[in-house]
Amino acid sequence: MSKPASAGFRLFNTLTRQKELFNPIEAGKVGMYTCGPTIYDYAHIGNFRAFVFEDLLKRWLQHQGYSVNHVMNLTDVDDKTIKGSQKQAKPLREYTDFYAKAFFEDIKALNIEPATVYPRATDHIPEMVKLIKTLLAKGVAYRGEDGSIYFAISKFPEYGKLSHLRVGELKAGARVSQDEYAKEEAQDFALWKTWTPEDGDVFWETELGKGRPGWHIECSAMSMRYLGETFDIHCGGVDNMFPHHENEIAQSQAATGKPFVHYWMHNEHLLVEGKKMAKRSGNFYTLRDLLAKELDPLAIRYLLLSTHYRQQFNFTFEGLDAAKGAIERLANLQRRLKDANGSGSPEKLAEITARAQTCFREAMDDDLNVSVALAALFDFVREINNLLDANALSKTEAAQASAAVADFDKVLGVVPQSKEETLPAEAEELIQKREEARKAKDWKTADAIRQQLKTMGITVEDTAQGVRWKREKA
RNA sequence: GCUGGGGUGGCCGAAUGGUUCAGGCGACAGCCUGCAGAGCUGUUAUAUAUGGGUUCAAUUCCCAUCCCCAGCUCCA
Repeated sequence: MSKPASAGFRLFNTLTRQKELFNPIEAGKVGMYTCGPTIYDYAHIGNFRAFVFEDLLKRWLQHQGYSVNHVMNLTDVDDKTIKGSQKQAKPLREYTDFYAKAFFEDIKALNIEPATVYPRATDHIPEMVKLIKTLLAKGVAYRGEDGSIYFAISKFPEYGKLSHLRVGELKAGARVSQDEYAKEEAQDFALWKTWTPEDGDVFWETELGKGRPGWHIECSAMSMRYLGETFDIHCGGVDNMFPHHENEIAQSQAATGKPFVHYWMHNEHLLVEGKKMAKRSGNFYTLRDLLAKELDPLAIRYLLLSTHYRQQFNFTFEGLDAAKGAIERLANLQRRLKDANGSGSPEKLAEITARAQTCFREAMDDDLNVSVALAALFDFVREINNLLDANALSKTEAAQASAAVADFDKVLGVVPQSKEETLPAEAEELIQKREEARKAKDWKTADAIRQQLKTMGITVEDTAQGVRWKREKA
């Protein structure tokens, strides 16, 4: 294992509210847990902002040589999944499988690299039961009057440390009241929910009784199972900070007596056309909604990526257009580089490449400052285009420049890949015919053929190196 | 109510106590091209919510005001 060049990676740790130098527990390796989707519906673009941010983080770590063990849970049992499955009269598993599959299709479209493992809550009931038993044995959990098991936050003095909320100052919410009678303290949260008729056939017979796990316990149980009792990074949306992550810390540390997570990272929400995005308020878009509008998934990725993750940002269709233009600029450069065959300027190329790489790395090392990293990339693009205009890149150098762009894109994942696709024979023929017409300076015929190709979804461009074509997205 | 984030050019979005405040998108013009496309150059751009204060110097620090957004029990 080569020494990761991560000596400078600093990330903002919610726990300390400061940028800190990242130091892994084990050299060269990172254990990372990210709160995944609740698979009761299609995920929306707000969900994907979190997943794209986490993907960027992981790619950056990997780019520095780390081997990343990435765990993303799938929540497949809670009130909403139970209700949803009952509504469709399907077994819980069949119901959640459907949305799990959709989720995997979505992240693939967004060029999100798969996690190492996607544990599902319902596959880890024994781990949760074991953890709850430990908490009961330690006296930090208790059985309420309704038979459910609760965590006693009064037994965990550090409660509130992550979110900086003081328990006594929480807003008196109406939602607390309904099962308040069963708990000793209003803020105690359920570890194990005893079965009620509304749960139908969703229950597990365990040593804790007939019931199902609470939401928070799954993340503690599964992260410990796959990453150990203490691991490096835990990510999630800001909304999860309290109470979910706070509860995870309480459960985990109360059980093990060890620190749970070294670095907590939270991404801000996005707004859609200036308004908060939420599943219930109906102003949300799933990825599928956007793809149905023929929008480019990589442009969506670019847009979600291009604003710093701790910054709230406004998702607009105008922004999507801009993103589309930006990634096309990158793709165009890559296509141009393929045809280059100029005189060569090795020193110049080495200089601008090194500068771009340094700027890019320093920006990303600074808590993933992707805006500055992108600026470095686009400066590079302009300089390479300048060299191409001067016909000053040899074939080899063009390949090097192209490899440099590809290397940046290993982190960003936004450059459309020019597929080595072939044209139908019919189109090849037309292009040939047009070339003949152009040679004969028969512009009328040439333009007519170009128009004809366009209706076939093929755009031709005449360059100094000959004719070039690209497929337009239908 | 309590806590926190933010208001930068037509739009999106960086950065900074001090040479002209990144980058992308858009629009317009020029170059190139048979035309177009791509690309380059220039313009739009003497843009930092408002009013005070500190300072030799503030967009950056402080105070006040206005506006936007979020969290406060299961929503990324």
